Amino acid sequence: MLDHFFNKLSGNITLTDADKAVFSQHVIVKKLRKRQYLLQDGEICKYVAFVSKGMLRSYLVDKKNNEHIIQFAPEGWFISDLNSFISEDYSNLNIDAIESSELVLVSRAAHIHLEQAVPEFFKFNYMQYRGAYISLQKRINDMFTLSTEEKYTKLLNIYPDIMQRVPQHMIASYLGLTPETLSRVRKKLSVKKP
Amino acid sequence: MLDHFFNKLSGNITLTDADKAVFSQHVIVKKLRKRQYLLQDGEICKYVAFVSKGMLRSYLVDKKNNEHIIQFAPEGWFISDLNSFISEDYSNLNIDAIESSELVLVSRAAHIHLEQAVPEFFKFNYMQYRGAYISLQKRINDMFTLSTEEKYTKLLNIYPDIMQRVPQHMIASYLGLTPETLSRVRKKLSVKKP
DNA sequence: ATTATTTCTTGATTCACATCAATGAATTGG
DNA sequence: CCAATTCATTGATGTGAATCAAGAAATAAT
Repeated sequence: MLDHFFNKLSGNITLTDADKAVFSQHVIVKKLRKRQYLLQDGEICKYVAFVSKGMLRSYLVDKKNNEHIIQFAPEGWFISDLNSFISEDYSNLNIDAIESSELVLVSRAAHIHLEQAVPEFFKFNYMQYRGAYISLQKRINDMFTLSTEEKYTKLLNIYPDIMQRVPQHMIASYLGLTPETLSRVRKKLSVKKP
Repeated sequence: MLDHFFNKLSGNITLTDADKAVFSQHVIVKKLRKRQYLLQDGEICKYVAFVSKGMLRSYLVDKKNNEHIIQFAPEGWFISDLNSFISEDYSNLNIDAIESSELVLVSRAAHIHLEQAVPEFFKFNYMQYRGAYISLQKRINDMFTLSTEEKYTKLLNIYPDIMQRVPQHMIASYLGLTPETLSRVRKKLSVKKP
């Protein structure tokens, strides 16, 4: 059940069997069906979730009731509202399953415990945070410098796998566009390229 | 010379005098005058800079030669292109001084050394990265959900100090607006509020 | 001081994208 | 398998911000 989770960790750190046993005792395996929430706006985020199967998304809802997708998390990715998770503030994010999914959940208490009990996990998180920061930095760079068309094609190139599994209006939402606009961008590209 | 730097670190971790001595041997103190670059597009980012006096900014230049400010860093802040610093890739960022400034520079080699020699520094960076990630997350949230007017007033509320020291067209640049648009937003607000 | 440079404001016009509206295609669920 | 949602496309219209242009105000330099 935890194989994918341990594989992920092993990509960056080395875990002993004893370490794995400690993890097993402190994490929770959970299934989510399509559309089911992991976190809902107004709650405190209780978990960092590792996706071992399926796909989740996190998104905001603005005053006009438009959804803005912040992150897609297919198998092998983590998803959470880290701010809410760490500071125990109310979240303004929603996290739900785009496909029926399987998760490994780490609660706040478990997270703290595991970082102490397994120093390598602390190191892993160090790298995760650093990497996540760099990724967001790049996303902001793209938001500022790329045209709508370029943003879309770049997304297709970097995450072709994800883009194929996700409905188009969610891609639009991730890019900060309306579905109509994305549809028009795609049409324009299809005339250009092939 | 390093007082501000040590104060900053001491906000989150505890440093012994021995630790401080190690730092002193591995960091570089540098002055920058107004407009002087710390990092220029196309170079590899060699340092993480702590600003002990003055203010720096990082910014991108897009194809149309428009500048987009990513970060302001007044005294007490760090600034760098972390991606370039870590992976030793060419940077597409510029970092320069908005005011004449004093810096404490940590090179890549020093950074690695210091994290090993001073475990508390590793912990400090863990928290820095985590905090930086959360901040960027919030910035993206605001980009998606707030109106231009709201983005501006929020910025004024959170960083009144910085906003007073920085020319208006740079605030516009940070917000992803033209100076003209920001000027009009301000006019509208001045009619509304007072 | 006075010239030069940078910064800010205001107006007229253009443009990219949102919004509104309707229809067709594709999934999903009973 | 068929009804019901969900999803994607297309057209007409509206809007917020960019662009272009010019002048005023403020800072800096000689």
